[in-house]
Amino acid sequence: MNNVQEESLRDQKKSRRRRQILEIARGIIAAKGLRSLKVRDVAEAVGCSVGSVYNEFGDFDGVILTVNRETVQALTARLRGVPAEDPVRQLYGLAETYLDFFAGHANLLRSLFEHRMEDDRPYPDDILQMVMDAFALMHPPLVRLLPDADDVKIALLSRTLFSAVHGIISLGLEERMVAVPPQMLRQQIEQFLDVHLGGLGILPQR
Amino acid sequence: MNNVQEESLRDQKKSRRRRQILEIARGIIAAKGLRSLKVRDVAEAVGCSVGSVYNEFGDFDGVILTVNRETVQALTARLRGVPAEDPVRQLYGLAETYLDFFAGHANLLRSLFEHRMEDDRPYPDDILQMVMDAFALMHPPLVRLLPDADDVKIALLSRTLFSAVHGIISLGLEERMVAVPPQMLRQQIEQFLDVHLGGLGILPQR
DNA sequence: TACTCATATGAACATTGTTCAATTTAACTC
DNA sequence: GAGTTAAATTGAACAATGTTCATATGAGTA
Repeated sequence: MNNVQEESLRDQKKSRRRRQILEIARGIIAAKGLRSLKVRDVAEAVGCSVGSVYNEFGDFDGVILTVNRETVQALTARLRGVPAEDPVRQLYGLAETYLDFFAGHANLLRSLFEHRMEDDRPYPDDILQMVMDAFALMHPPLVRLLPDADDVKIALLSRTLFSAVHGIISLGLEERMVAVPPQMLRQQIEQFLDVHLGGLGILPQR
Repeated sequence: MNNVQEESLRDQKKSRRRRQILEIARGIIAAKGLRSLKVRDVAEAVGCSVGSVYNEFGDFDGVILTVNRETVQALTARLRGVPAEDPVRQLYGLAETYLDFFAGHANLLRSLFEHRMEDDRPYPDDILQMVMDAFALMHPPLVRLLPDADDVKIALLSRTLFSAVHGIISLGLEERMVAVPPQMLRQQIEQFLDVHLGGLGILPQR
């Protein structure tokens, strides 16, 4: 039995293939939507059998969920990169970053928010938790801007704001529905924040 | 050749079966979600062959789209029923009515907003138009409340508000994600409108 | 090298949307 | 009412796709 830090040839191939499968699957979802993702297409593109996909991920939902997990991780990383010096600018930055990410990866985000499990199996807890964590990123700047509000109020407000922005973006980018051009969407979101922060007694100062 | 207003036995059976198919399909979507809708289940429940479903609706998307069409019609009817005397009350009423409808028919609304067509066939224009019309229901009360704003601004604002409320509700009711209890959601939406209308210079006066 | 067992394979199966040749039946004619 | 016709209905067969599992392969080990 070898030591922990050593990686056998087996493990190398395994993790290499695992990465390949995810890369191909993500590419297909991003390009043609979740509905166009097929086990056989993935297996062929990777150069392995369909059985290997199942060995690696258990079932096809496993592939999708892993892609979704990485999507929310990437989103959160981007959101964490928004400068936090000025809380007002941070709020605008969070919304605009979300818009950029959504516009650039619309199908990946739709996969995250719209995918339903087979039967009624529960959605993995860690993904839910990560989405909640992303929601909570508006919390700190709001606390700074509304020092007198209690924590529960702020938590509710941050979820409300995030959901509202999500709604504006996701419907706005729904090309089959309304198809607002991204540049106009940006303006729409800025105005939304102007008004809403104004309503909270926070002067935009942009 | 008979006259127009007469309905042949054939047509009676046809339209009766058409209604049955839609009823069953809507029931399945409402109860177990769009993913659980199967042609064979519908055919068996209606008591006809799968071929008849295809004769009537062309393909399975046709059934789904017809259910969706009736969903948005029902929603619009409910929204039109909101009293229009007081424009502020009307805005709150529209949001709350949307919440009630969404809470009562979550799977049907998800089918409306999340269903993707096979291949990349376009979504039927009339459904899109009806969704846009529903969006526009906030337009008249906003015009009354902001008589100095130009029409384009109002149109944008009404779409923004509708999308924001939609986001708060659809994510709030997403049981796998956050699962805000409906009563709390109602409060959340009222507060959201309080703040946002306040930011627009409209005093809540509820 | 020989042996062992984890992994990979892909043919076979299960489910589900779709088609269409054969059958049934309403509508019409006499 | 019997016969004719055209349209609707049927369901077996097909196609696409997720899933399984007996078998083959090959990495690890002595």
